[in-house]
Amino acid sequence: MPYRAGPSSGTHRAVPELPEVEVTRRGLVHAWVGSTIEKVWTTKPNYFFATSPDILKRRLRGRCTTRLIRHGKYIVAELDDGARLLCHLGMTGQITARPLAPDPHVHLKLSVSQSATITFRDVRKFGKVEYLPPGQSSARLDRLGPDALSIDADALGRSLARRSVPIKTALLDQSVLAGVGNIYADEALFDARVRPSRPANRLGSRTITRLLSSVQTVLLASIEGGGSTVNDYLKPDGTLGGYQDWHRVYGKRGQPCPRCSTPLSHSTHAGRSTHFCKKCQR
DNA sequence: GCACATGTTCTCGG
DNA sequence: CCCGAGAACATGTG
Repeated sequence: MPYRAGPSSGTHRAVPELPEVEVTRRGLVHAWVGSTIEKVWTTKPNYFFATSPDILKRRLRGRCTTRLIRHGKYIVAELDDGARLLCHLGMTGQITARPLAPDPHVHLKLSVSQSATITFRDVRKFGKVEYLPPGQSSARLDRLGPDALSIDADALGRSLARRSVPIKTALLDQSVLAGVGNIYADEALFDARVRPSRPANRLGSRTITRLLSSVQTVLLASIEGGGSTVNDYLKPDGTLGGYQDWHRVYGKRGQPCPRCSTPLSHSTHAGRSTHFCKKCQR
């Protein structure tokens, strides 16, 4: 069935990792930053909200958003009274400034002007929206390590030196570096020719430098390509736009390695599926 | 009808 | 404290 009804039009498909979150953030800046929240609409209280809908409504109305920043997979809206609104997209979260058709998966709407509404949609409700009063810290944010795009190799090396877990597991650990998820971890390890099972604290500094370079190259390339953003209504045949083109190993078990043609291997780390080439990743 | 996919957080052992 | 395994969360897809 090629046709997809309204709500999924122009929304993100793949699980949001750093690039998808960054593309989302950039797409929201124009409508959201500098405008005042006039109306707040939420669904009934449920686990989607780390802060109760009542508090969200009371505290957000009348506030102007001064900055929209990203740390790892979090989008943080800074408000003019010093409060912050923390947004995590979880597995299927989407935030858009475009009008959406009525949809049971929309949980929060912020009217920021007569013409624009910031809409939070999340089918699985693994996403989170949390209100932080002025000056209040967030356990969620405090747990995060440096953002994957800004950490340097020395800092990463110091962090990895304390961990004997497989490097794949360490890359997924948001307290080591924030923003890398399962897909980009596999892609970066492949790019750097590092075997996912290698203990993190056994990587030499040159390898760490190479790996971090691969992580950042892959993330930046994906941001440039629009992340995994797919306009379903433009690609109703299931083609996932630019993102699939960046895939070299993820989801390709058994297929030939793009470098050496050896069939790609598969394993599990931290409960996540891992794809790698056992010949060119050492 | 059941396995699978995913990020985060938690528990239970070793 | 460190680590891994596994579960829970929700639900669409195959």
